[in-house]
Amino acid sequence: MKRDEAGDTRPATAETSGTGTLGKVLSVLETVVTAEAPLRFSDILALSGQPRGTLHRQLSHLVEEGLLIQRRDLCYEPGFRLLKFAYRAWSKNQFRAIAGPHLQRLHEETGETVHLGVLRDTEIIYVDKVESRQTVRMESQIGNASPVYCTGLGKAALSVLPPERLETTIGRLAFHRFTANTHLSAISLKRDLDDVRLRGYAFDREEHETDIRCVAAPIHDAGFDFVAGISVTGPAYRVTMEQLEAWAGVVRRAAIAIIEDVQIRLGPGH
Amino acid sequence: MKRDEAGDTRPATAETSGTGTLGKVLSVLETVVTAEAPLRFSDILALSGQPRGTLHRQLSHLVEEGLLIQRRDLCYEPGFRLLKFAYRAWSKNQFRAIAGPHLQRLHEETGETVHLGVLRDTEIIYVDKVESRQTVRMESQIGNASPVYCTGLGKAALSVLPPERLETTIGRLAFHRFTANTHLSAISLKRDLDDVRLRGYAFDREEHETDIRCVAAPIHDAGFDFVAGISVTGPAYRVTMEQLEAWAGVVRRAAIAIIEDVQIRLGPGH
DNA sequence: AGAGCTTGTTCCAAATAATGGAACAACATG
DNA sequence: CATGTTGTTCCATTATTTGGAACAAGCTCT
Repeated sequence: MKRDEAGDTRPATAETSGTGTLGKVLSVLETVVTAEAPLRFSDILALSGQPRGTLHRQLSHLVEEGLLIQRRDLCYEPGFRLLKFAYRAWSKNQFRAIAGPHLQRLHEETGETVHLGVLRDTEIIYVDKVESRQTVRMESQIGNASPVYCTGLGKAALSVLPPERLETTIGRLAFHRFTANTHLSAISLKRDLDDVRLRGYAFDREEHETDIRCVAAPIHDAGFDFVAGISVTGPAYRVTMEQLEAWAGVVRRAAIAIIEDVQIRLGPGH
Repeated sequence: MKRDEAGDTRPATAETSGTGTLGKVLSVLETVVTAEAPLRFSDILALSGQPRGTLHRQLSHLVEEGLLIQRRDLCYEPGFRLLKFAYRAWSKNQFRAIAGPHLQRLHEETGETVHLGVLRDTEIIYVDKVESRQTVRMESQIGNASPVYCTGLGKAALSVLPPERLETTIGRLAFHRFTANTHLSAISLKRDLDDVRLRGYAFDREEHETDIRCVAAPIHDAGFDFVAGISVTGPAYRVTMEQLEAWAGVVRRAAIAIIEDVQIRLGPGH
């Protein structure tokens, strides 16, 4: 089996790759879906590092299943079946439904945008949002994924991970400078996380986007299998660090309220 | 290989199932995702008809890949990674972006809700929506899938399919009565489609939901590989059949405008 | 509590599908 | 028209999936 040379720091100890064929195909799908522009066969070939024949079959299968579309100019695009899957995933999600009223309340208390995000691998996936101007639609970031190391939600989530899982997660991070304040090393990030753990809430000091600050608190189930977060975000000119400090309490209380609500409504262990 | 007894009217001529392992796994994923309530292992076992060992591994892989989540009570739920895929699929979609202004204009002309939907297998997947009250969020149906045979968009899309593909599509339909007006047979549906083809637009005469009517027109690329539709929908008390007739022209013109716009912006063949 | 039932998990030889190199075809490009 | 690039097909080899059966963990009912 071929191994990616770049960024693969995993121990070489008999990693069966876990999910077999599915994992490989999803990796191809993710490549196409997360690409900035539609990709041609050769582009994907270069990015995936798979042999031509193999990749060709994988793409054919993905197209046949509706997860990708092949346009007439041979470019591959995400397929509409992905929307169907997500619609169900979102509209029936109980966690989101339970958290909803708490987001709303937090928005009313602060007047700024409130986010609900879930930790998945090394990213935070935005699951819900309440914001002032009701121009919100699906662009609203729902489904958008941001790195854990430069977002309030991400750091809040990391702060409650069991040590071992935290290590493996941080080990997989590929640090990338988004702003002057972005953490660029595991050491720097871990120092920040120590503070977060003590306080119970995390800040984003313009680490992902300039002029955007946020304060976030972690949400988790009993076994820390499920880790998420809630945050209040605003523009730096309006939201000072003092303001964020002042909101930290309500954010944290909202997070705790959600944890309790989930336990009551979905039974112990959640 | 086992075959579903119910609703499987496909010819038994050497169907290699096409997408191999991926198809089987996605079929399991779809079962879980489209279920009304979270399913336990045995529920899925019964629905999928796969052997225990096989299904167990498939589910493990899906969970490991983040497409499913297994809760503490052993129920399976759609995973949040699905949201990430869809976010990209939606936000980068060029067809949607091109059609957007036309939907907006159609909404301004009619004052009622406008939908954009894409044909995928035997379903219409809603891709965009413009409606009066700006309470729209992701609940807005984006990603929702409805059967082709009882929606205006579905019938509009079917009406432009090449005869052969129309036959296979209709052959796969499992008719289900949603209202008193729902088509329940291929014959009845085909008769309707003949009318649609003559007029160039389709009606939904409360065939999917009581008190909901709609008029829709087809959109397609040069080779009919990509088939979609645009529609105006409203409550029966406000939107009479005469009103729909009156709007048919603008709807059809909007559809044609989108077809032209796509050809210009994405090049010939689209 | 214990017997009997259901439900979830693990194991492994056999069957099957994925792999990947190489040859082929279709397009561009100079 | 020659040449490089890009997309597609083929097939023996290899690895993964398959699925039966045995095992373990929960329930339920007397």
